[in-house]
Amino acid sequence: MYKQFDKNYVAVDCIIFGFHEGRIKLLLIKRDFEPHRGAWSLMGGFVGRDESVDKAASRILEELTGLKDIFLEQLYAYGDLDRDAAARVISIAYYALINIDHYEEKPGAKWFAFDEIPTLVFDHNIMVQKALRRLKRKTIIQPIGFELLPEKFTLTQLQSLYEAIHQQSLDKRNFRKNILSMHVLERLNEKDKNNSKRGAFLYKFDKEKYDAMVEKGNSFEFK
Amino acid sequence: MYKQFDKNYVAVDCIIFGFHEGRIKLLLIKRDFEPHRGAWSLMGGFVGRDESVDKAASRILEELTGLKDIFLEQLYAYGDLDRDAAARVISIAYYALINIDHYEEKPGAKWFAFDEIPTLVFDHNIMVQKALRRLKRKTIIQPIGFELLPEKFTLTQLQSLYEAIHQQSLDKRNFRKNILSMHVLERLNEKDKNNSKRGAFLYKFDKEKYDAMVEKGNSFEFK
DNA sequence: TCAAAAGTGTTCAGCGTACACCCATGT
DNA sequence: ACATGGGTGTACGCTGAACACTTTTGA
Repeated sequence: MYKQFDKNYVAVDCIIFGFHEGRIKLLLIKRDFEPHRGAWSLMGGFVGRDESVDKAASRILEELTGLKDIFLEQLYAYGDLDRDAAARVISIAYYALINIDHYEEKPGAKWFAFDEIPTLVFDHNIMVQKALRRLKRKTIIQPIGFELLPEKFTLTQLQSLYEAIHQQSLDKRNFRKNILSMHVLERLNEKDKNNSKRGAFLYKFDKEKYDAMVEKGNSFEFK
Repeated sequence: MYKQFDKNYVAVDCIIFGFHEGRIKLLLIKRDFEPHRGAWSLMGGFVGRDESVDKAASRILEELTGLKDIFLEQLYAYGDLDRDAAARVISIAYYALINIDHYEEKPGAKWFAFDEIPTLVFDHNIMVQKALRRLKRKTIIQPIGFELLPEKFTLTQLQSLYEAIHQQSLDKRNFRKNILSMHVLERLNEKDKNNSKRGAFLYKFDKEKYDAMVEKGNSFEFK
């Protein structure tokens, strides 16, 4: 069936976001194969005949980061004829949010802050721009930003994350009022003294509270 | 190059929206080929080796509707292994907004209102649900709803469109205040007397005004 | 005691929302 | 004259946004 139709190479490319020292970062690899050997690139790979596209994306992500079960969402399918120099390849881009502390250095891979991103192969820079726009939009209406933080974090860290994503500084009081009024955080009886003598309370995201909030018809909306 | 990797069938499916008599409608076809001959389905087709995915989508849309240059946007790529009963097919879904008056009846195709949509083949019902959510979201922040209306329309028609898309009734005064305050409509010196004796002013969407508004840093936001 | 980050309330303006009546015209 | 859809303004409450000082504690 369908024998009269063409088949195509289908690839997956992953935009991998992290957060470190107040900046959003991107994990890139140096290609060690042709074409464009030695150029910086997103992590990618081909979709096999016997794996779903989602599965291919998580496989590729795991190959690079060693991490499983992390936030991974489809971004967009890129299908122009000449987007890959070597052959006609349709690429389905995914973006992932990882806790940078869990990542173990891999040879050939490197984290780049946004203002340091080099020219990437093919249409990868375009993918990155789209992923960033998606991240900005999504973090406003869904609590996915937490994926980029350690499990326990301070409100200052959280604010710094939102400031980095949206590239604007926020008022501390308004930020706290806003996020706390959603009742999706649990304050722990633990303080982080790394950044101050006084110490800041640690919080964690409480998925049950979030689900309860959504159930009640309220919505996460960051402003 | 890439010879060691698998190729896959890649298809495109189109969710085609229209608006008629106060209701959002969907254009579906009765399949005249296996598998599932005779079942209702989205319009679809395979992506050829020598056409871009976007091009395939507009080709397929034109095959069914005869229409070119209409609003067509990628929705999502569906890549589960068993989504098509006959073979492993990755499908990239697109949604289109058409002015239903421009459409000429095709054999085998039929418009369905949302509460009349039959069970469709494969994962097409899921695609439709996603397309509807996208349409709801997009029409709030971008002036794409106009694609579903004739070039000239009354404010009552426009309100009826938004009510249909968002499945809620709106206050007439607030609606008009809101849409007119964006300054993206041009009022014509022409009235539509089809629905009232008094006649209602016709308007058209003014892309230049819209671009100017965006340029000024304001944003289309319907509430 | 001082430096550095943590934590905390109030005020105001603008906007979203609710709401009801007159107008124009064809039959 | 009357029925039908077209068109218009105001008042109020809520929420987003601006804004500064005290607390804690290690060095």
